[in-house]
Amino acid sequence: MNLTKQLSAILSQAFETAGLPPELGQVVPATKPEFGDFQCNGAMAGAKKLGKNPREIATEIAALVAGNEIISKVEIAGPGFLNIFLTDDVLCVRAAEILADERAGAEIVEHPRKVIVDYAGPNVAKSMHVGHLRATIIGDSLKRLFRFRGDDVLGDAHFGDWGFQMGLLISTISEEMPNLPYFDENYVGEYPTQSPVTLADLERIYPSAAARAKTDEDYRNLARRATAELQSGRAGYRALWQHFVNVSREALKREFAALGVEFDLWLGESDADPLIPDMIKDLEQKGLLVEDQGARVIFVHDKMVPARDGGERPNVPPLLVVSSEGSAMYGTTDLATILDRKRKFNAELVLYCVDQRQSEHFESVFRASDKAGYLRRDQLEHIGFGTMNGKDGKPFKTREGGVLKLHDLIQMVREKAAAKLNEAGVAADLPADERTQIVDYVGMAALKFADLQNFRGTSYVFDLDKFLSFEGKTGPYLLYACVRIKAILRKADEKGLKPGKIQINEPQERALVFTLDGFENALLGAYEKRAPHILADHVYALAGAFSSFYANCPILGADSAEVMASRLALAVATLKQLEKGLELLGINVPERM
RNA sequence: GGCCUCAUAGCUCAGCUGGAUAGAGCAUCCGCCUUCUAAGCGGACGGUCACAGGUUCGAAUCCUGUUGAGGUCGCCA
Repeated sequence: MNLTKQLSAILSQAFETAGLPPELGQVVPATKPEFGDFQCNGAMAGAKKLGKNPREIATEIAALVAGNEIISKVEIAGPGFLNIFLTDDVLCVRAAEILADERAGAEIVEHPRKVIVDYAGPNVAKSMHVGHLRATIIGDSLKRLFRFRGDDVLGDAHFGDWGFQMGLLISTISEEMPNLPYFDENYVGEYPTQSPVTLADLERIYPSAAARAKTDEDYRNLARRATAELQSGRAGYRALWQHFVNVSREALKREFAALGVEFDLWLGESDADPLIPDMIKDLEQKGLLVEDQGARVIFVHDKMVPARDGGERPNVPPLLVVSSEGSAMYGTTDLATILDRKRKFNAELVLYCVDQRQSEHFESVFRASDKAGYLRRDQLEHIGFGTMNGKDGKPFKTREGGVLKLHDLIQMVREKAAAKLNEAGVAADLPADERTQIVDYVGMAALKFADLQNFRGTSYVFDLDKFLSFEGKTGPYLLYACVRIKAILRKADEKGLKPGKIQINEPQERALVFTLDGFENALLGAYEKRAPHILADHVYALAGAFSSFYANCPILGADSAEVMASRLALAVATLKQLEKGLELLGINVPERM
């Protein structure tokens, strides 16, 4: 058990003995070294509630815990802070525990839940761009984190393969290539297995069609009709659509592979489509569907608020279930997907890792789901995040003002990482394939860590030079720390040296153990807040604590065999936790660099 | 106009279920490589936590207001 929990249990017991609420015994790592290892502020909180003198309470608690074997000293400071100092012995015991633990000191949830992480959100006909990067990196990290904590997790790409965009593609292709069999309603044979369009074609067609639909009403109606016909099962449209899906999915899988991301499920919006007719009947029966402005909607607001035009509008927009054209909207598929996830996977919690700007939409969907009795509002969470901005503070664009493709971004990162390696003359004598892998790992570490060290809710500035500066709080720094440990372990192995009993002699050793113990707290925070940056911060702190230890405490050159064995053990425990933490951030570590 | 988010060091950001002298990284400056990878370590400099009130023994954190920035407001997703 980590030290925070051990100590909190001891303090809680003391508060209870003193006739106070046990939860006041919660301790937190001390803010400063002179305040001890942990501090407990419960005496002041208790004093407030009970109208007693906080210092008196603190004195009583201090007396109750003073004899405990893991506590070396308790001090009362200021208005009633309890500053607690631990014995070196308990730190050594805890370090040995972490060393022996496959989970590097992390605990597991008591009640595992079935969790679905919906992330990345790639679309048909669109290669991924920088906007997908955060959704992918953050979602992937959360998936790993939840799974590591013990939940039963499925990651779903939630492929954008349905809706109006498909109608746009179909109608444009029907104009460009009207003679294809897909458009002949009387066609009865097999449709060609070869796609009539490439991904490049789709990528060209989609943006221009979308732009045209905004201004050209006739065209817009054409595309809407095509959407409705596709959804109602017109065979030729379905066959053509299948080509769009196949062509797009293959390309996307390659891109995800470059990011080291894999999905357990590759379900799309189309997979929820078969559920829609029955769902609509169900919603009708429940009296939730309301005719409004030619469409059918579910109202989910709880009050009316003033509108821009001087009138009134709902504080939360209604969910549009059936458009005036009779088509399913994205909210319709989102709702049906919830139903699908409940029925097929018994989902208890669904995390939607999607851009913050869609928060209002999700609020509508979640409320509708709750009203319909599908999944409760508290089982659905929108994990929103900010945008990746350029140095001008606006969403990242290329010099030409276009959107940077993810593929190009990764290419840029790799080139720059390779250049850095060359510059530093690092890994020059390693085999070419290992070098390539190091470049890849370093680049990905730089990119992912730069993203994950920021709280997901805020936007951040994309600055590749900074990410790859290889100095300070960066991915490469973390890899470097790991690789230095690996080099030592290799040497120790060659010499037949083995890790031994952990002892604490130097302050850096103590600090390192203390940091190792913080892993569980960091994981818990990251898990509960769905915030990988808390874990990223811990990993960085650990690498820092190790670097400090490394600089001050020779391992293989230690003064005695016992100290050497102890330090070797600390190095092994550190590496294990570093690699585990990085793995949860989706970052791979090379053997050397 | 409504709703949501945000405002912390020169820059990029943590900290926000109230706790002690507000932390990192970068940048600037000063030390440290005949010793396990110096992509490192140690130190210095740097803040009216946007502003004004309020609650409290105690506020960057909670409440109200003001200013400023961004997002969003049904038939695209």
